[in-house]
Amino acid sequence: MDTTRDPDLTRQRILEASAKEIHRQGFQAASIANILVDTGLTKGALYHHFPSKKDLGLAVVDEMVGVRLIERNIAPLREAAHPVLAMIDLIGRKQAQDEEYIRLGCPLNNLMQEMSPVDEDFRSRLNRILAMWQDTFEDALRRSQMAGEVRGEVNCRAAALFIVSAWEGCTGIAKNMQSVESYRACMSQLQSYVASLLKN
Amino acid sequence: MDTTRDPDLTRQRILEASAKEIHRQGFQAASIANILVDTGLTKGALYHHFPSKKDLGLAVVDEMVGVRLIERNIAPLREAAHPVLAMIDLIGRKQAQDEEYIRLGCPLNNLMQEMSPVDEDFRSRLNRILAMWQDTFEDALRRSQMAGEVRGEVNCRAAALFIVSAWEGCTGIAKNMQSVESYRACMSQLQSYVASLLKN
DNA sequence: ACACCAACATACCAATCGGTATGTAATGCC
DNA sequence: GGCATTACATACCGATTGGTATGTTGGTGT
Repeated sequence: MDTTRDPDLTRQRILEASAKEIHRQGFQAASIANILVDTGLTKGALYHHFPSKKDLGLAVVDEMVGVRLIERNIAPLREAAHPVLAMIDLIGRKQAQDEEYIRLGCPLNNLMQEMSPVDEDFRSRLNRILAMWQDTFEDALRRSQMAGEVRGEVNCRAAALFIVSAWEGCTGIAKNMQSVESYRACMSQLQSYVASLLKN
Repeated sequence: MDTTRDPDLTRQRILEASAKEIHRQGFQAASIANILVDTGLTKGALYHHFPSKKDLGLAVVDEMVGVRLIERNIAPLREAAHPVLAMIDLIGRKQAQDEEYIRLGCPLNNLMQEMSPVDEDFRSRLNRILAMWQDTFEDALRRSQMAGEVRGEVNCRAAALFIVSAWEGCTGIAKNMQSVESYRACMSQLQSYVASLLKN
């Protein structure tokens, strides 16, 4: 039998299947049984790699949700020459998001809304990611402000908080409306708001 | 025994207990057993008034979540003399929201995020409420625009969509941060955005 | 080659879930 | 005042849940 064992890959497959299931059903409604069917594994395998469903969920938060958000929405701004212009460009690019993603919503936002009030461990980890995102926006605004691109009276920290909030708000509302059009219209308004922070 | 029967009151008590439980746990995680303990009733009573948990949830959406949102966030704008000023005032008043409400988030937004992708009946009813809210904002903007208070180039429909989205985004983010301060800062930014739609 | 441990598979368990069938008491109608 | 119907209470059920105890097999160091 060519049953090669690769524990790291197995763990990764579990994480990916879990991320998908959690994205679709939410964490609490996510079924371990579904994840097992999807991966073709058994309970023995899963509980060998993760001590409990909660630990699995926290690993998904850190290693999937967090990592993906960093590489998609944080990294592009880190070393941009004109940070705020890069933000506007980034928001514009998001309007090409595919329909299923809009229907299911932002994984970070979904988990925050579901888990924050009921589990402190989830909340603190999700908050770490959220804070990182807000800090990146704040830093981008501040750098552009020092470069004279953003108006001096702008409160960078508050604006960054608002941008993150409005961003997640747009995805959340579009998710309910199941409307790509609404999503684009809303993100376009957000884009205008950010542009309004620029001089002239 | 003074066991007076009042079916309407009983039904209302079930709805109120259910709204509370759903607000705390979400719909799917909401426990019928908890609702029964809270009301002091039994399964027979609950399933006499509501054929299923889902029907109970839908009734909570229509009769509790929807009604409360209308009287708190829609009615104050309907016949305001200066609609946009009333909006700014309304947003300002929300900053006095108590801590528990911020921790648990907006019931409408919570249910949208949880239920929209997994149940079409919930989604359509929640969407009705959401559309009513957006329409009210749009109408307020348009009326103020015709009165010459709002700038002519403002796209009222898109702006209304953005305001609703940002509003729910603020409550959602503040819920995760568990921070009254962040909530106020965020809503204050939203207030500034709405003010920026005014002339001068 | 043998031992040992990690990497799985199988079988089972208690608890909780929403839902139902049945019983009983209060209320409104004639 | 009997009688039907509404308004509940009690007891029970199958399904699903996350979790565990116990096996079995593959890789690895010596």
